[in-house]
Amino acid sequence: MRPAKTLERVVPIGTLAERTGVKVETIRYYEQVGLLPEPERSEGNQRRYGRAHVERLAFIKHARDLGFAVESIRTLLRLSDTPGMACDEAHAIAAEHLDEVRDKIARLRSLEAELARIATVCSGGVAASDCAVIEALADHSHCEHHGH
Amino acid sequence: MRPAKTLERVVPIGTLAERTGVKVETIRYYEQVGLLPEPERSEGNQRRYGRAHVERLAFIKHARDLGFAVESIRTLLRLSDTPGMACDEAHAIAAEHLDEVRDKIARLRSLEAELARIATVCSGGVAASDCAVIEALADHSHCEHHGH
DNA sequence: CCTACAACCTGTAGCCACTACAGCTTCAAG
DNA sequence: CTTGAAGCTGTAGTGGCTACAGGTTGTAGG
Repeated sequence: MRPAKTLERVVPIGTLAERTGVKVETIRYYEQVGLLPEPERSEGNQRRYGRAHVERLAFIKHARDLGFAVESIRTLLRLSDTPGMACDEAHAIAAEHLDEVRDKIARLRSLEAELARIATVCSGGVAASDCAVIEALADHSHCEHHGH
Repeated sequence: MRPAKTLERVVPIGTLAERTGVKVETIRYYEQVGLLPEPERSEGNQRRYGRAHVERLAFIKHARDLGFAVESIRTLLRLSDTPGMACDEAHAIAAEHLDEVRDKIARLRSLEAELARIATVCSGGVAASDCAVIEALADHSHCEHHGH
C-alpha cells in the first residue's frame, strides 16, 4: 500500500490544483508569466510538484485573493526570496494596496446608495413607459461624483 | 456670428466626448458593439451627433459609472426604447446589480481587515528576513474565506 | 485661395488575469 | 493490455476599453 495522496511529496498538476484551490490552467499560466518556477518533469514530460511549489502557490493564491496585482506579487515573491531584505518595500506595497481597497470601498458605498434609491422607486410594479429605473439612470440630478 | 459650441445641435465626436466625459475611442467602441446607434456622417465621412446621442451616451456613462455591465446596459436601453414595456425587468436588473455591489462591499471589508493587519505589523521598520508582511501572506491561519 | 495642423477616419494590436478549446500524449487502475 | 482520466502545447477568446499607425477632412489664419 502506497502512502495516501495527501502525504505524497511529489504530485502532478491536478493534485496541486486540488490542494491549493487554483485551477490547472491558472497554474500553467503562473508558470508562463514567471510567478511559479518551472517544476521537474516526469519521463513523459508531465509536471511534478514538491512541497516548495505548494507553499509558493498558496502564497500567490492568498495574495491574489487579497486583490494584489500579479506584478505586486512578483515583487513580494522576490522580496521573500531575498534573505535579509528590508521589509520596507513589502510594507509599502501592502499599505498602498490597503489605500486602494479603502478607496474602492468608499466608491462602492456611494454607488450602493444610488443603486438602492434606483432599485426601490418602482418596486411597486408600475408597468409604464416612464419606468423609474430607466428615468433614474437618465436623470443625473442625484448623481454626485462617484470618483474614478 | 455662429452659436457657441455648447449650443450647437450637431457636433463632431470630440465635442460629444467633451460634453459627456466619454473618450473618443470609447464612443466609437460603443458604436461598434451596438450600444450607440450609428450617427449621420458629414460629406467627408465624419460622425455628426445630435441631441439624442448626447442623452443616450450620458445614460450609458451613468450606468457604466454605476458598474452596470455593457450587456445589462444593452437591455436597459432596449427597455427604455420600448414604450409601455413593463418596468419589472429593469427593476430586476437594478436589484440584482445592487446585490452584487453589496456582496463586493462585504468582501472588500473583510479584505480590508486582513490587509490592515498585514500592513501594520511591521510598520516599525524591522529590516529582517522574516518580514511580517511576507509572513502574513505566507500564513493562512488568519485567512477566513473571503468568498469568491 | 492656400496652407498648416488639429481633429477625424479605419483597422489592428495590446492590456489584465485568466479561461476554453483542439488535438495530441501519458499515466495508472483493472 | 486496454481504457479513459489526466496531462501536454499552442492558440484564441473574454470584457471594456486603450493605443497605435497611417491615412483623410475640417477650419482658422495669413
